[in-house]
Amino acid sequence: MRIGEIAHQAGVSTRALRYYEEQGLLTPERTASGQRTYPESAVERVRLIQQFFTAGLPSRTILQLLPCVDTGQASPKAFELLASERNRITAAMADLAAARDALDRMIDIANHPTPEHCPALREPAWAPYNPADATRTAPHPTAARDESATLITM
Amino acid sequence: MRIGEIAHQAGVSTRALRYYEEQGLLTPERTASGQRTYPESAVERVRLIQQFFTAGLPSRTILQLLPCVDTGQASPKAFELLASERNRITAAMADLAAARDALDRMIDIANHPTPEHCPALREPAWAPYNPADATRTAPHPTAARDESATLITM
DNA sequence: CTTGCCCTTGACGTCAATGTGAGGTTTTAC
DNA sequence: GTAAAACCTCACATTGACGTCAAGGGCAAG
Repeated sequence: MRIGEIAHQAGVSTRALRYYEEQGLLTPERTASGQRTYPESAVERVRLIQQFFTAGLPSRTILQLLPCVDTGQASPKAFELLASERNRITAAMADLAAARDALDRMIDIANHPTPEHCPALREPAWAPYNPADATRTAPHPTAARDESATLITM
Repeated sequence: MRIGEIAHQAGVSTRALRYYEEQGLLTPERTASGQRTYPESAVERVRLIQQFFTAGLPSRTILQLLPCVDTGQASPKAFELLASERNRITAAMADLAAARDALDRMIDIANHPTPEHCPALREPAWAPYNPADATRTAPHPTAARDESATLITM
């Protein structure tokens, strides 16, 4: 299959496929005239690559992980990478959940014309922003993200 | 409080705070000499803004949402925005979960020396990538993302 | 042979949230 | 008073996964 067909079936642009090749993620054959030829299995591979990109993995990391997909083997280094990326994703999901909760509170508030009946207003999440003060605040410990490669099961 | 103090307490750079102001997200007072002065409540506001940024909301969208945070009111348009962003986040969480599952399968496989005992190998998720074929594939319907503003409860 | 579509490489553009440095002013500490 | 630290504006640099245009070659149909 040529590049256009793969692009269509996998739902990506031909530009993206050439980019993947440039990054070493995909290595199509070439015809005598230089045109790329992909095996049927490339469609699934492209979908997997896209899934990783969507999850925020950089191409360099995906490049390190793809051999494990093929061989089913993971060197200690690759294993550490797998674990740390898994943790990154879990943390990102928690961040998303927190933001979604914030949106939910806003939706809740906006849905209730009378604040008395609004559950979200019983625990005031945000102080009103009034740029007309000049007092001080006690320092609040900003939560640091765990960057180690220990596997967090969740 | 001046910009450095806010930056420290909120855990962001002063550059970021100036950027937020440029985007209209934060409007500090100014001293006679031109230095920015923030109210105590700005720390919380910056944390909220950061939360939204982390969730992938662009500054333009945050700018539209912040008034709702302050007033507790949401115009129909703002409401639609709230709903669609909520859905975006939910979809992103699903994408992350899918990628995490893929990593989990890889971890599973790498953990089991004998494929017979590996649960992840019983449903072959990926075809082996072999760039040495030239066959055809039946088209596979790529799932389209729901872009409407209907509220998906999850 | 030519029309038309798909392919090639190359290189510059995009977008968004910052980083970074220059060059100058204000505040703070001694 | 003076020096260090923090602040100001302006403006260019970065990063990553592509988009987009340019200039040309390959290939089936009529």
